[in-house]
Amino acid sequence: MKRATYHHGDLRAALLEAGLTLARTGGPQAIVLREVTRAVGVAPNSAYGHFATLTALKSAVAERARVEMATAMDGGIEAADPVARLREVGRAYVRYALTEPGLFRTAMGGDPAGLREPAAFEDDDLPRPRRHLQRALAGLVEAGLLRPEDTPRAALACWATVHGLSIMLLDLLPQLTADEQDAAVDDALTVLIAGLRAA
Amino acid sequence: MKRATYHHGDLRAALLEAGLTLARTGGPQAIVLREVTRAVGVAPNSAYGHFATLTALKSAVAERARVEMATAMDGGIEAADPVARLREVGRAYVRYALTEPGLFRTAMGGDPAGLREPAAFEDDDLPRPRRHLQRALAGLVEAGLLRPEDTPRAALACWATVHGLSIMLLDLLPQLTADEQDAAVDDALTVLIAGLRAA
DNA sequence: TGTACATCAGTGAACGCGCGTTCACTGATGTAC
DNA sequence: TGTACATCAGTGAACGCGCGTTCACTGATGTAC
Repeated sequence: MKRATYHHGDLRAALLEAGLTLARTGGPQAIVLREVTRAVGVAPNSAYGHFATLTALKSAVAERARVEMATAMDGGIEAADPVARLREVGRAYVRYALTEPGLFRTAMGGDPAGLREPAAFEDDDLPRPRRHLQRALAGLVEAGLLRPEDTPRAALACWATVHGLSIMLLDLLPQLTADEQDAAVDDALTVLIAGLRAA
Repeated sequence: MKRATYHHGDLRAALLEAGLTLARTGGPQAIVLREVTRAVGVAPNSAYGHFATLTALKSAVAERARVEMATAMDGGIEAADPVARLREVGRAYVRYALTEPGLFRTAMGGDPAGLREPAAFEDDDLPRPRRHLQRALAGLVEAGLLRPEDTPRAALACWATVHGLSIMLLDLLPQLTADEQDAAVDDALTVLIAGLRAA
C-alpha cells in the first residue's frame, strides 16, 4: 500500500483501524507493530509519533474493541421484561464472543491494565459490555426481583457465567455445532436466572 | 547446569519437568524450547530426540498440568453431602486457578488439540479436573437432586461458572483481596447451586 | 503577495535479540561372536 | 574374556526469520513579517 502524499492525514486513526483488523482475525497477539505499519503503508517507526510503545497501541485497540463489542450487543437487546432482558444481554455477550473471537479476546482477554484504566472514568459516554449488564440488573431491581444490595454479587455471577461460557465454547468445545452452542448458552442462562431468583 | 555423564538418563522426563516449572511461573507461553533445554543443561536440538516439535512438548506439559490440577483439587473435596461436595469441587477448581495461575492456564488455556486428544481415552486412570465435576454431579443424581438426563447440561453450567470465575478473578479483577475473591466464588456458587436445584 | 523559517510528520537504515529447526557430527552404550 | 560394530543419545554450528526500538535524517506544512 502506497500513499500519494508524504503526510498521511490521520495516521493515528489508521494505525488503530489496522490494529483492529489484525485483532479481528488473529486476536491480541496479532497486533504486531511492523504488521500494523505495513498494513497502513508506512515505515515501522512512524508509529512512535502516535504511540509511545506497542503496548500503548494494543491498549488503544483493546479499548476500541470493547466499544465495538458493546455496540454490537445493542442489536440483540430489545425485550421489555427485565428477566428476558437479562437473558438477552447474556446471549448477546456470548454471541459476540463466538462471532468475533479475535476482537472478543482483544476486548476481554487478560489485559487488566487496559481494562482498569477506563474503569477510572466509568461514567463515560462510551458504551461498554459491562454497562449492558448493569442496566439489565437495574431493571431487575426496579421490578422488585433483585435486592439492590445484591446487585454487585449478581453482576459477578452473571459475568462469570457468560464469560466462562464464551471461553469454554471458543477454547475447550470448538467442535460444537451452532445449535449445540445455542442450547448450551440457553441452558446455562436458565440455571443462572433461576439461581438469581432463588437467592 | 552441567551434567557429569554424556547421556542424560531420562531427558524426556527432565524436559517435561523443566517445561512444567517454566509454565508454573509464566504460563504456556513460557514453555520455550531453548529455555527448557537450557534449564536441563542440554543442547537446544536435543529435545528433538523426544518431541517432534515444540508444540508436542507443550501439549505434553499441558497434560501434566491437567493431572497436577486434578490431584491438587483432591485436597479440598471431603464433604459427604452431595450439594456441599459440588460446592467444594467448584471451590477447588477456582482455588487452583488462583494458586497456580500459570499451570491453570497451561492446563485449561485454549489448547483444544491438547485437550481433545486425551479425551479420546477419557476412561483413563489419570485424574482430570473434569472428572471431579462428573463425580459430584453423579452424587446429585444419586441423591435425587438432579435428573440423570440433565447431567450434561448441568456440567456445562458448572464448568462455565467456575472457569469464568477463575479467568475473571485472574485477568479482569486482579485487584481483589483474597477475602473478596472467596466471597465472589461463594456467591457465584450459591447462585449456581440454587439454579441447578430450581431447574 | 512573497519569502524565511520553525515545526511537524514520516523515512531509511541499522541495532541486538531470541527464536524453532536442520545438518552433519561424535561420544557412549550394549550386543554378538 | 575380549573385541568389533551397530545403535543410541546428545552436540556444535549455523540457517533464516521477524521482531520492537533507536538514531540521525528529510520532506512537507503553516505561520510571521
